[in-house]
Amino acid sequence: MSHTLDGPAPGARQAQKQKTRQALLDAALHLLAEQSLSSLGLREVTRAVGVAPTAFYRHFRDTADLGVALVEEALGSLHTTLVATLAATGDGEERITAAVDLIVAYVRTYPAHARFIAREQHGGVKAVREAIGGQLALFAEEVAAQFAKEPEAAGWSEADLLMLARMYVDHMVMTASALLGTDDEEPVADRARRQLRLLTLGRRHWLDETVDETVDKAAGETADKSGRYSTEP
Amino acid sequence: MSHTLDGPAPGARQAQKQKTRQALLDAALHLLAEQSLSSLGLREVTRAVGVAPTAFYRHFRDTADLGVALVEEALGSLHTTLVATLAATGDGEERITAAVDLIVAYVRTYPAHARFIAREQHGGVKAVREAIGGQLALFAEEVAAQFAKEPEAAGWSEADLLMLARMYVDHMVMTASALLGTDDEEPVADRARRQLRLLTLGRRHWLDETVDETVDKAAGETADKSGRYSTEP
DNA sequence: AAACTCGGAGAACAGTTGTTAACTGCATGG
DNA sequence: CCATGCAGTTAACAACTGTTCTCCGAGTTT
Repeated sequence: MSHTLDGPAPGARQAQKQKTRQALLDAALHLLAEQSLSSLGLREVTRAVGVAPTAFYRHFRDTADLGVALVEEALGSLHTTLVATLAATGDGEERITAAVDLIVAYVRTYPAHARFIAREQHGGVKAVREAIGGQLALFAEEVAAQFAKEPEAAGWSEADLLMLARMYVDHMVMTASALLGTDDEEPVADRARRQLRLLTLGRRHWLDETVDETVDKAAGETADKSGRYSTEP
Repeated sequence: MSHTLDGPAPGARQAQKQKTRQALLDAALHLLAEQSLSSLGLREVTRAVGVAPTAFYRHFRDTADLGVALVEEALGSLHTTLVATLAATGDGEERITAAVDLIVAYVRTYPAHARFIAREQHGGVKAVREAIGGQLALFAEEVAAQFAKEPEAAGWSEADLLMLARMYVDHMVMTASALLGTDDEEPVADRARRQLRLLTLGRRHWLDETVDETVDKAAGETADKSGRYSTEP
C-alpha cells in the first residue's frame, strides 16, 4: 500500500480491464443459475454488468469462451485442496468425513460455481464440456496418484486405481449436485458418506481372491465365473 | 393404401395430430444434440418439422413442456426392461454384464434420448430437471424393491438398500453419458463392469462386522473408528 | 510533450425470437 | 347434411439477438 499512491502504478489500466472481466464472469455465473450456457446471451451479460455489448469482445470471443474461463475459475483452485485433504487422511472413516465436508464447504461457499460445473458437465457447449472433462480427468489422476502411495494399493493395477479414482471424483460431482437440489443438506451428506463407505469396502476386498482367505463363503450359492478382477492383458 | 382401410377410422384427425406431435418431439430431440433445452426455440422446432410456428401451441405450452414429454418418452418404457433384467439375474457377474449390455444397447438404439437425459438431468429447465429426477428416483425404488427380494439383502435396512440402488442408477446414467462421448465403447463398457464389481464387493461386505469373521486383518494399521454402518436410529 | 495503445461507448445492421389475432379447411357428431 | 370443433396457416407485432464500424479518451510509452 505504501505512500497511498504517488504514481499511476504501471498496470492501472490492466487492473481495470481484469476488473470488468471479473464482473462479466460474475454476472454470467449469476445468470447461469436459471439457464444453461448455450442460451446465455452476450448482451444479457453486458447489460447485467452495465457496460456496452461491444465491450464483451475485449475479453471473450463468445459466451462459450467465457464458459471455458469459468471452468478454470471454478475448479482450478480445487486441485491442491483435494490432494491435501487426501494426503492428510488415511483410508478410513476419517477420510470419508473429510471428503464429504470438503464438498459441503465448497457448495456452501461457491454454490454458483458448483451448479455451473454440474450443469455444463454434460451441457450443450462442446468446448466447455471438454474443459470440465479434462479437469475431472486431472482430478482422477491426482486422486489415483495419491492412492498409489498408500499401502492399501498394493497389488492394484494402474488402470484399476484410475477406475477407482474416477468413481470417487464422479461421486463428488453427484454429491455436489444433490446438495444444490436441497435445503436440508444433512441427509444428503449422510447418504454420501454411506456411499463412500461402500466404495471403501469394495476397495478393501478387491483383491480378496488372491489372499485365499475366507471369501468362498461369500460366493455361496451364486458361485459363478467371478475370476480375478485384474485389467492388464 | 389398398382396401384394408375402407372406413375413415374414428380418430383419423387425432391420428394426424399425434403424428405431427411426434414429429415435433423427434425434431426437438435431433436439435438437442448440439444445444441445451433452455436455448431450444419454438420456431426452430416447427421450422425443422415444416409447420407454422403457431402450430406448436396445439401440442405444447412451451419448449419446457415439450421437454417434460421427452422425459417420459425417453425413460417411460425403460422401467419394465430394467426390472426384468434384474429379476432374471442373480447378484453376480451375470447381472453385471446384463446391466452393462442393457445400457450399451439403449445408448446405441436411442442415442438422442440418452443424450437428452444426461444433459437435462442437471440442465437449466426446472420442470425437466424435476421430471428426470422423479423418474430416476422411481428407478431407484424399483431396483431397491428387487434387491429386497434377494437373499443377499438379509439384514439390510430399507434406507441402505435405497442408497445402494441409487448408486446403481446413477452409475447407469454416468455410463450412458460416457458411452456417448466416445466412438470406441469397449473400454467404457469394461470400466463400467469393473466399477459394478466394486459396488458388488462393497455390497457383499456391508454387514461384515456382525459376522465376526476375519475383517480385522483388513483393518490392520489403519484400524480406526469404523464401527457399524447401520442407518436406523 | 507528443505519439500511441487499447478498453469501452455509440449507432446501426440484418435476423431472430415468442405471442397474438383472425382465418381456412376438413373430419366429426348431431 | 349441416354446424360445430379444431389442427394448422397467414400476417403482423415489439423485443431481442450477435456483429461490424466508427469514434472517444485515458493510460502508457518514447
